[in-house]
Amino acid sequence: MTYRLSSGASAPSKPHSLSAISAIALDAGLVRHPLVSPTDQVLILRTIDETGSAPVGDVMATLEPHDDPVGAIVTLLEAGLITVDLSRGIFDEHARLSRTTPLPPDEDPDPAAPAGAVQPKGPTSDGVAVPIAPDEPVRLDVVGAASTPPAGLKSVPVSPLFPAIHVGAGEARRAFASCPDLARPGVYLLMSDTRAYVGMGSVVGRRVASGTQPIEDVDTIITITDIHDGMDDADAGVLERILHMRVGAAREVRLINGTPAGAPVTPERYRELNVMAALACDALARDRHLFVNLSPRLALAGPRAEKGQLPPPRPFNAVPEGEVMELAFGRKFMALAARRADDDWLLLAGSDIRLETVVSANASASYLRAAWLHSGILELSESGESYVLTRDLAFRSAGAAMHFVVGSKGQGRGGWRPIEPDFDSGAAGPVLAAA
DNA sequence: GCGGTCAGCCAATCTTATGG
DNA sequence: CCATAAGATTGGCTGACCGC
Repeated sequence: MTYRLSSGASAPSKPHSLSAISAIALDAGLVRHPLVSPTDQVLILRTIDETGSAPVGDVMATLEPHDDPVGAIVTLLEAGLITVDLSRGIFDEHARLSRTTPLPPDEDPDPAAPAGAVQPKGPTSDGVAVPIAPDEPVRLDVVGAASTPPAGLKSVPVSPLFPAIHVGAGEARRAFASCPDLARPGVYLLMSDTRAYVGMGSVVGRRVASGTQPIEDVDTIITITDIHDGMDDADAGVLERILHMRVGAAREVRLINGTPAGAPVTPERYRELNVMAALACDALARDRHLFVNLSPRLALAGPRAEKGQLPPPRPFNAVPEGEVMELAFGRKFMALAARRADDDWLLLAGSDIRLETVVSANASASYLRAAWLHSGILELSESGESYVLTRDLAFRSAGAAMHFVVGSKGQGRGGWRPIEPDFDSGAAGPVLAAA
């Protein structure tokens, strides 16, 4: 449904100025216009298809709570998808709308329904189709949904998220608020010649239009949303951090903002969001906005870790630079870190990492588990009771390293303590040598 | 009862997002 | 653009729980 601030009398940013998307254009069968979201278009056509033609008033009711339902209808008229019967000489709520091109017989809305069966009624005010008969399944009209495979075959589900990317000039930033497809959680990039800012918004179009991000001379604005609006705010936060990492690793522009917090995320969801990010990065590379100096393979794969997290591999058996500290937790787990400076701690390969994070832990504790499992930096231990680090990892403070290891703000057994003098004959030996 | 462990709460401080 | 709200980060503290 069109976001209520995007149009109508209360719209804060009229007139719409993003010409690239405010022109009435047909793209893959969809009208591209601020007044008509894909959902609006399908709702209008479905209402008409129920009886072959429908009065303007019925279609308006279907679109509730659209701020300018007549504007949406007129847009489809101007795009040539529907026609209106003006034989009475006036366009009002009784004027009947019909398709310009009638549906062929095999595209009947419900050809499988037996004669006389009750047809699903129109959508309710919240846009969800509900059947009249209680035992009738709800029909979900998904763009591009595959047909049911024949017996003996099965379709394998693919990652559910698919990026929609909008690009505009810096001067057009206010027009992003008018784009109905951007009235949802998403990620944005503000780019100048040499710098970039990566952010997220619950309503990403509005965030882009009204935000005051600390970057000057923005010449290109890019937004990335899910084409089916399948991301929530937490997903957008995770995607923001993934993109921040990818842009930073490409070293083509200087990032204005520091690493975003991300959000708590399961390894499975991280994987889906990273697949989405990969598709987005590939598209941005092909359209020559970013990642143009990377090979297509690298643009798709992305880096293993964020900039500065992964130091060069430590030679086998080499004792790390700095004072080595140990952290015991959970009765039988232990992590080791080398303090190279107060703001430079190296968590050593072989360290135990608790499987779970507590609710009060920061987002990074969960995010980094998912991200590093994804890239193979974390592995499940042989016992399956903890993760084990396979590479040294850099943290900016002792607290940050401990927070990640323990998955909570708990202090453990006194926090990091200097390692026992005879560590090389004890349990610490294999840990130090593990890298 | 005592001490160790740890989740969760709080406050200070800093950063970022949001609304007018 | 500016003022303010909201969120993140960090360190300190509290109290529940458990084993001895």
